Amino acid sequence: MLSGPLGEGSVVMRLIDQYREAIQAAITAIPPGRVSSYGAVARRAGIPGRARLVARFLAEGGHGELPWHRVLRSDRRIAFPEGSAGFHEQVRRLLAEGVVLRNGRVSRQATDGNADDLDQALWGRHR
DNA sequence: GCGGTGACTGACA
DNA sequence: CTGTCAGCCACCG
Repeated sequence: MLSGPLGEGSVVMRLIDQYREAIQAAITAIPPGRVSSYGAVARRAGIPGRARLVARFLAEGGHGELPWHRVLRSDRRIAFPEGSAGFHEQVRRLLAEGVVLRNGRVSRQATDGNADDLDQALWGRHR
């Protein structure tokens, strides 16, 4: 019965609702003291190319224990505007984990090179 | 349906 | 190194 447009229960969700759990799991998978990017998180969540969706998810807030501070832009810079409250908060959390920051940018030594060879290839893991 | 917006990205100067 | 730009995707009024 796939011909029904919305189905009887009309389970119409926005993508962000549909992938919320996957995104959350992908972020949770980032080890303490390491970082990843919006694009990498999206890819792990099974939605490659949806980096902005990950950003939108985090922007919702209210995720509590989610290690959102380990998510950076592709150039390893903090996504918040420098000087903003969010920027400072993220810096504080990263420093608390021993992540080395230089001018708002995370040093490569903290780059998430996780267990996946694919991730290593894309991130170019090396101290 | 259209245009604006954003915790993005890659390429280029 | 920095700044600009076009492409990008989903949400919103």
